[in-house]
Amino acid sequence: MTIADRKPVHNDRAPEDRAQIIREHFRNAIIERRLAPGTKLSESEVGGLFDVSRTVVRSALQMLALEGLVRSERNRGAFVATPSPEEARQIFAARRLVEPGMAASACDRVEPADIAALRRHLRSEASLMAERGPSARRAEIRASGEFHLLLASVAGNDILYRFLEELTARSSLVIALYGRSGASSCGHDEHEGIVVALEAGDARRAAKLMLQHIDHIEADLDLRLTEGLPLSEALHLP
Amino acid sequence: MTIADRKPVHNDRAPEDRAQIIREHFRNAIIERRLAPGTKLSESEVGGLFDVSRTVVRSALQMLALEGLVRSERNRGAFVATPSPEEARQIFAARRLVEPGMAASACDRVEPADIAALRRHLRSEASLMAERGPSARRAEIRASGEFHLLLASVAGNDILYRFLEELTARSSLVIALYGRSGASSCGHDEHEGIVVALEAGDARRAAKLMLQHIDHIEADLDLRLTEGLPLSEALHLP
DNA sequence: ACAGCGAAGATTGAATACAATCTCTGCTAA
DNA sequence: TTAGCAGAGATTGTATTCAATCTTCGCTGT
Repeated sequence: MTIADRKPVHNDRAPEDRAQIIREHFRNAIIERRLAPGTKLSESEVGGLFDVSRTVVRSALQMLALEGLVRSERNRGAFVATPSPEEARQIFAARRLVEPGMAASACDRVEPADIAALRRHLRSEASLMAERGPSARRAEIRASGEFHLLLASVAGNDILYRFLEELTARSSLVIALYGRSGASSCGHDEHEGIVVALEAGDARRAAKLMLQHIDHIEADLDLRLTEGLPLSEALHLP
Repeated sequence: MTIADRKPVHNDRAPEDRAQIIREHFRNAIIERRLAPGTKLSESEVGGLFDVSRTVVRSALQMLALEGLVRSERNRGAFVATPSPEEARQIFAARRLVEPGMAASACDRVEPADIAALRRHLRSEASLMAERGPSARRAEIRASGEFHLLLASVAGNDILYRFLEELTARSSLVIALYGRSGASSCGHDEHEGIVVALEAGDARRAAKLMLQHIDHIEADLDLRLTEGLPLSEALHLP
């Protein structure tokens, strides 16, 4: 695809931080839905896969658990998280609270180079949408989330960036579980609208569009499922 | 003090989670400023103190590092974080973005029992302010942050609650480093105003008061210091 | 046939052992 | 005197070992 995609999993960081590297591998796998919610992550197995001891794996899994991508149960192991509908609602409520303001803040600080980067990203998203095949779909899902992170980096607040990293990753899980449509095509046009507002320096409009965008993503979910039904109803028994 | 303070460090949780317990001890120590920014946290020493192996300590320190309360440098150890002025600005920018909306959200969901709990907390803050001595000061600092967490719990969003836990704790560090005044007396009246707005169901006003409150806290900081001065200027050499 | 129990195997939790890196002290030499 | 270096000690990073818990499978008895 475009030049912007030349990004090896870990690039500029020292070859140390092995736990961090494992963490990012899992992050990516979860975001791109190569790992289904609920998948068991055995310490020995992961350790064998990356050729490290369980010590390092545990460290990575703990980080993932703290960002909500992994649920770890004592003496039972770690699993890819399966957010409940309530959790899903909270994730999007948090995004509604944070992202519009962040978009507005980005609007105040945006520079031509940022606009260029954002447009590059939009083109990358568009070309992925045109492609066929599951690999392109995965890349598209990921790119869609990365747009929001790109915006966060324009806003220039590392703390919010980290928080949004967590929220977008967890959103991926939520969409995998409760998404209704193709779940990916939904956002691209709206992303473009936001960039336009940014370029025009219209913070108010950028915030409004971002809010709508998040609403649209959430509207595509079906959060009624598995709401803790009384089981009799869940099974459609007469 | 009041009844609301009967809260042993770890209460209802199972006696397991020893790393978690250590983490909370440190959280509290840092929030109450019994541990100064920059303090070295040696794994062996902490392990000896809590009578656990370094394995458990490392786990606790990793959690603290992820929430930004501890900075850990490879092969050098872990230290109580010393937020830079820039980091401080970002922390408060994040709070300005999140807390007003959260206060409004709390306004929509607040129930009489919540108001009662909030008022109980206000009384507790007031009585701490009346007391003398460093121990009361520490408790006051902590209570001041807990007000914001109480509000977050009324809003009913666990994810935001966690985020705010991190932000208030890091704010404590920032105030310890850059606080100008007594740093504690500042907030109480404003807390009360927010509760009044909540009780009146005036979300708009609650949000506005919260924003002002955060501005006031930040205004009490002196973030000009140690901005990476050229050292010659920092030392006042002629 | 099936519920209940128990031991074997597997998996995680924690402590210890070993390796790698850093820090600090004291020496040497310019 | 001081810069530079070498080595001992201390500290962290990782692997390995041991203990605790859970899961599974098969057995027994009703």
